[in-house]
Formats: sequence, C-alpha cells, structure tokens
Amino acid sequence: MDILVTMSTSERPRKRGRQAEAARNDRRLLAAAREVFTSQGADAPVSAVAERAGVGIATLYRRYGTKEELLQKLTVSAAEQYSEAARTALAAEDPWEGLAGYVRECVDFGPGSLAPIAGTVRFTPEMAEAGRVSDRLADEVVARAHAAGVLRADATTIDVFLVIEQFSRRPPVPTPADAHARERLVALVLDGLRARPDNTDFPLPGRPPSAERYDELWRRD
Amino acid sequence: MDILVTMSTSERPRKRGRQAEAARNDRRLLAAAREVFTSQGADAPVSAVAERAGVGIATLYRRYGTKEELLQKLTVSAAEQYSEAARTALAAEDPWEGLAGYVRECVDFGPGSLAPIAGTVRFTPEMAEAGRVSDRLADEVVARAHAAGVLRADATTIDVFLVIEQFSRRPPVPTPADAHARERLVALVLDGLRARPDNTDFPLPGRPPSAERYDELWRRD
DNA sequence: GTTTAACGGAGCATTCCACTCCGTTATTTT
DNA sequence: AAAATAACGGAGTGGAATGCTCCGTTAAAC
Repeated sequence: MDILVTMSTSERPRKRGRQAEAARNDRRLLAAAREVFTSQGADAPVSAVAERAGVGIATLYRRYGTKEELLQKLTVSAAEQYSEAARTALAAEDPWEGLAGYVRECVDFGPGSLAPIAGTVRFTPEMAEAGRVSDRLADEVVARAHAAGVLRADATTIDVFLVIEQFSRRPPVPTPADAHARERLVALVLDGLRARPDNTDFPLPGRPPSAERYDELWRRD
Repeated sequence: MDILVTMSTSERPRKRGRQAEAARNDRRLLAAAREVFTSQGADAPVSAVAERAGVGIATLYRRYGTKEELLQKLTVSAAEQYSEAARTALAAEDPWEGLAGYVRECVDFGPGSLAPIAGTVRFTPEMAEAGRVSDRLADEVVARAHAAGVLRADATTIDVFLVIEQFSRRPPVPTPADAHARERLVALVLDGLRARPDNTDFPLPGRPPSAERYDELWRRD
C-alpha cells in the first residue's frame, strides 16, 4: 500500500501531488464502499471499506462525516447507475434486447444493488429524487417492450424490479463461478418473461405486486 | 408467554406437565432457529432464536451446547426436508408438476434454505450424509422430468439447486407481500425451465455449472 | 524553511453477543 | 405433605467488534 501511495503522482497527469491522490481516493472510496456493502450487507465495518480502498480510516471520515452519510451517497450513486442502464436500453434498436440488457446490466452491476442496505438508512430528499428518475426510466423501458409485444402481458415494471432485486442478493464472498451461475439463472428468468403464445396457459399467479411494497423497503427507517 | 406456559398442559394430551413442555420446546426451538437464521443470516444472535421460540436462553443451551452445534443440527434437518419434498415430487403423477412442486416447496420452505449459513459451520459427517441423500433424490426428480421431455434439455440439477438457493435469499424482515412477489418470480423461472420448441433459439449461456461450486459453498470452514 | 493540506492508524467508548450461574417453578416420588 | 427431581428464565460476565476521534507524520506549495 505504501507502494501505491508512492507511485501515485505518475497515475493521472491532470492534477499533481496531493490533490491527485485526493481525487483518486474519492473514486476509490465509493467503489470500495459499493463492493463491500453490497456483498457483505450494510453492517459491514467501515474499516473494511477503507482497507479495500487502500486508504486510512481517517481519510474516509474526512469525506463522509458518518457511516450513514456514506450509505446515503452510495444509494444515490447506484440509482444513477440504474438510470444510465435504462437510457442505454432505450437507445437499443430492439425493444426486447433493450429490456434484457437492462436487466442483465442492473444485475451485473451487482455490487450496485443496494437491497442489502434498504431500511438501514434514513431517506434523504436526494435519494427520493434519484429514485424517481430511475423509476420513470425503467417504466419507459418496460412500456416500450410491452408496446412491441415482446414482453409477456402480465408482467409489470415492478416484476422486473423484483427480478433485479432478487438476483442482486449475493453471497458474502462471491466467486467467479457464482457469476456464471447467475448468468444462467437470469437467462432463465428472461426466457420466462418473453411473450409467448402459451403465456395465457401459464399465467403469473396472483395480482401484480404494488409499488408500495418496493417503496416501503426503503422508507422504513 | 406466561400464558403459553400455563396453558401448556392442555395442548398435547400424550405426555403431561414438564415433559410435554420440554418436547414442545424441542420443536419450537428448531423451527425458531430456522426462521431466524435463514432470514437474518448465521450471525443472528442466539437470543433471537430463544425469544422467537418463547423460551429462555438457558433452555436453548440445555439442548445445544453451542451455537455451532445448533446450526449443524439445523442443516441436517433442512436437508431432510429437501429430501422429503423430493419424495413427494417423485410420487406425483405428472413429472413436470412434480418438479415444479419440488422447487416451490423448497423455496417456500424458505426458512429452511440454509444458504445464508453456508460456510459458517464446520462440516460434520452427519451433514455430509444428509446432503448426499438429498442430492440423489433431487437428481431423480430432475431425471424424471428430463425423461418425460418436459424440462428444457440444457438445464441440470445444479441449475435447479441454484434457483432454489437464489430464491431462498430473503430480506431480513420478510413481509407477506414478499412472499407473493417471490411466488410470481418463481413462476417466471419455472416457465423458463419448461421445455419448449424454441428453447434451442435461446439456449442457456455457458456450460452447466459444476457441482463443485455448490459443494464448496459448504465445505469452506 | 515554513506553512498547509492530506494522510494513516492507534485508541476510546460503546455496543453486542455467546455462554454461565443461580434462584424459581412445577412435577414426581416417598 | 415433604423432599427430591427436572425443567425453566433471565440477569450477568468476559470478550470481541465497531464507529469515530485525535494526533503525529508526510509531502506538496509558497
């Protein structure tokens, strides 16, 4: 780690010296936080984040006054990533490939799903806003697929969210093999989501889940 | 809770008094342990188990000398439950309904999937044996579905396990709405697992996952 | 050479948790 | 009815983990 710090000046020629190190640490910390909290859950030790970022604890606390603050920022950042994935999906030519890609990307982004954090931090206005945007975009992706008749009619945006959420639950220490397995399972689910002539023979059970449930997941503080 | 204890004598006429209470506590403790550990993970406090069972901590420790011992017993009991579900599946007339029922039952049994515990306890011979039996039975269920041509050809027993494992990952405090959502998602996956003429157009990506990965999950102590 | 900005990590106070100990309560035996 | 037995509950203990602070160090900037 000493080595890293020593080498630091040569990495990004834009800024130099301490300022460059600081900028790099900014990014590293967020990435590390994402990996740690999404894989180990919200009560992973803050020290683990610092360690993973190759940085002292104080350096972390200089940026985020508190663990909760870090988690909140993380949430916003993740929602933005979801939005980005949705925009990519909307830009795709084929509506089905768009949707499928959206789901895959969100799931892959994996360390990014914040389901494990849900309910452990207070809801900030910033989080609410980012969530609204991301939700709306996801709606568009799903609506487009529906309009094209490629998505089974009885599946809703919430169902898609639930898929992503479920597959974002990961073991504490994921292995490469896990990723492969997940890929197969996601393919399986996507296959189930596809519009087919026999869909009416095997309808999804019950009523479509309401958005409330999903919101609640986050609201409860 | 006082009430429960007081009422105790009337519940099971077989045995009476303290012995009956003890027998009841035996069952309650295992059930409570299952619910707690599977929903909150293996490092849920032992006290939570006792509380959920409506029993003092000492009562728990009188039966299981240590937390690890409790987890190990739990594992065995879960494997047996899986085996039982497989036997039910094999007894079903329709091979597809058998398989679908197996998956649903294992997932529902949910508090029963021990994925969250994997890797946190030492592997006992008893666990190994129970696992072997359960694996073999699951193989039979899948083989029967394959033989009947109702399960997509590129899906393996391991895939089925992975489905169950993935859907057994639950939020810490599951709500009734969660159960409903899960039901829909499982239906989706099952629909994806069904043999269809167009299966070859959308094959599962990659090679079938090896059993090793699944074993490793448990072996690492 | 001095000031300043960023860093690292030991240490503190606190919480949490597995497990023990002992007094209480209810049944069974004599 | 009294003594012995069996099961129970839960406060208490020691130790480990964790969020956060404080301060000495290092390196860029002036």
